[in-house]
Amino acid sequence: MSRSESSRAQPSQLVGQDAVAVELSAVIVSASPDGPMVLVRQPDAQSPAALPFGPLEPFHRTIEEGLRAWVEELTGYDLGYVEQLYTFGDANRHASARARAGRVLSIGYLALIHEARPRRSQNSNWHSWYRFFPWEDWRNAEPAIMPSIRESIDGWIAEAPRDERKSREERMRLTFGLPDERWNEELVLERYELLYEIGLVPEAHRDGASCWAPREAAIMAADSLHADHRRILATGISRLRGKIKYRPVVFELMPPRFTFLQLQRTVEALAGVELHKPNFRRLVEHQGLVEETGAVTSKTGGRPARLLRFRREILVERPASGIGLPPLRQRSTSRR
Amino acid sequence: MSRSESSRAQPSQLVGQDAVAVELSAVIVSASPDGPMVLVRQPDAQSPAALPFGPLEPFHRTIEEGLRAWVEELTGYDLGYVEQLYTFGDANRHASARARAGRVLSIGYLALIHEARPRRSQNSNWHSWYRFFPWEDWRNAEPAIMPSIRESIDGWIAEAPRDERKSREERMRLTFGLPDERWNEELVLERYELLYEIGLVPEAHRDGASCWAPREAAIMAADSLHADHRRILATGISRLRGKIKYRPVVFELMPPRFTFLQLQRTVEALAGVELHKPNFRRLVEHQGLVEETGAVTSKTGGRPARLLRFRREILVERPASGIGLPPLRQRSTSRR
DNA sequence: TCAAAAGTGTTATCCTTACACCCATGT
DNA sequence: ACATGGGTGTAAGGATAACACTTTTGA
Repeated sequence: MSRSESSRAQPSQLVGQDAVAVELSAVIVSASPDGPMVLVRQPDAQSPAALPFGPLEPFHRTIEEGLRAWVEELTGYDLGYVEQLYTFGDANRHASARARAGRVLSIGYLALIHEARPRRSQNSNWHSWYRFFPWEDWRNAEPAIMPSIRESIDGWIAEAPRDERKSREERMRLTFGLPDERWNEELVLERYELLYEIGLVPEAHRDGASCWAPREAAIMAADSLHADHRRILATGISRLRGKIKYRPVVFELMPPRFTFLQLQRTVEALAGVELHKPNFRRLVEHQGLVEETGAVTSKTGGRPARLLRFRREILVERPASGIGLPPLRQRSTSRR
Repeated sequence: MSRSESSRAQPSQLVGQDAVAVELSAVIVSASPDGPMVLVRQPDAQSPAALPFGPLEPFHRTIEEGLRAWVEELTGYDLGYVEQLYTFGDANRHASARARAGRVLSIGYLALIHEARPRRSQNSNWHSWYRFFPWEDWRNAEPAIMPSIRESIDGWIAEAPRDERKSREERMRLTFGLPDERWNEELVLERYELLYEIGLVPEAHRDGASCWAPREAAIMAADSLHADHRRILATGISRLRGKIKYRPVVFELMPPRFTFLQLQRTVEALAGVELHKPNFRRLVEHQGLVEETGAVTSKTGGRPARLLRFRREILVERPASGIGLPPLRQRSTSRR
């Protein structure tokens, strides 16, 4: 744990023109009844919250193993499913870090784990990821911050030079949608980048980006993260929301036995939208993604539910099977 | 150009425990009547063919800009569409490079360009990507190397310890398919990795991997590439084959005006499978991906064809529109 | 006239979506 | 009894995939 902090504090280790510091960061996701959870570290009250991260060391055999080693050391968790997300290295982000230490490349990973029980580290905690992206949770209704976001973006559109007006409008429509359109839950990163560019997110000002909006206009209802970790988290959410549709990854987040509704709630938590119950069950059933355990549970309230388990065989039968979100439940929102 | 070679030749520049050399490599794709082309460099007769690559330099503002700068310097091409593929850094690949210089991270990019005309560099040439992956071209019939590949893999399965037998069989079935199954054109990387692990590809022996097959068994009908560039190319092909289905990227490879059949041939070249003509046209038409220019051409042989252009508006209307391969043309192969 | 490519019509099938409704349990 | 969640039936609509067939050119 100490190694992480020290090697960041002494960037002078890095010498030579081509030297690049490589940081590994992990979006570690689990599902709980409260929603989609992400593991966040805060070593002490002064430092900002951050994803678990650490430098790539020469003794790491592979990048992924380096990541697993860091996460195990920092948080005590042994990762299961892991996939690489993206390598971030724009010099215009991380402005301060770059001035100190040259370029920092950060390789983001997505990891899924079954249980969100706390481990030995006192510094790691699970938070709903909507704490960092409150505008991404459309499960019950339009999120409360949406009107103010829309208003700010409208201002940014209105103040555009004549020729740029239309492209800004289109960008708003594509990412945040128009009142009549379906919310596209996959565009988490695109929405974050729009907010960043406009300056509605405090880290844009921290990084010294030139923004349209003043620092005071930033959305303070959403927590920020160290360096570009909120961007990395957005990338992870986007990837996961996309992937559940064509690969059976949700089950990496489920306990060994679960009911249809638990599965549905997990998918809804990840996607941030509500689904149509009868069609959801049939879809999952029909795809051969689950099988009955024979057991039932009556802890769910109402009629007892059958307990299911994931059919691991599907991974070799049809690895491209996923869950497919379209069947939306009717929602009573302010829009439309 | 010289900078690239020199900084690789003098890895001693890199000092310090954390120092990591970062290499940018590009899979640059274009489409020609002869098939899908990739740009490959061969500085001199002795050195192996390689994708265009160069180190990430401190003065590059972003990783992508660094890549564009290198490609422009090495090949004279100005890249259009560019996307990051993956960051490769396993220490077990690149064995020799690592011994000399510590870890080499290589960030792979995919770039698409319209015309495959030669540029100023004498060292860069366009090659059909099937020169490196002959088993990936199923357009006319089962590729000629397939029987021998199947035979080798069967041997590897047969010699497996009892408990591993089944998982090897499943892996073979998933990647290369069984006689009765549809060929899954997206699994380019998975197939390459299987061949690498078994040792059917010469670079596995070069890298010092411990392989089942002897060096002599390697498939010599397919050309190898510098370092892990064949793996990077496989990643690029996989990504592109997947992406044409849900995003209108093919048009990045098309000239301003084209006929339905030209478009179909390009998609077929990329996907390595043949498509059903009438259904393909309707699909493309129906999705609103193209519009008529009003002009026709009679250079195609047979009845003159209407010339189409890409409807750029679709990018903002429905950015998730793609081409969708399923409609296969009946093929007369050796396999069912 | 024939080959080659362009282009149209039609149908069976499957999947998605929406709507309506019944079932079993705890309080 | 009624609220809560579990669970089934079905029919409309759209997209896909397969088949058969016509049109227009150049050699």
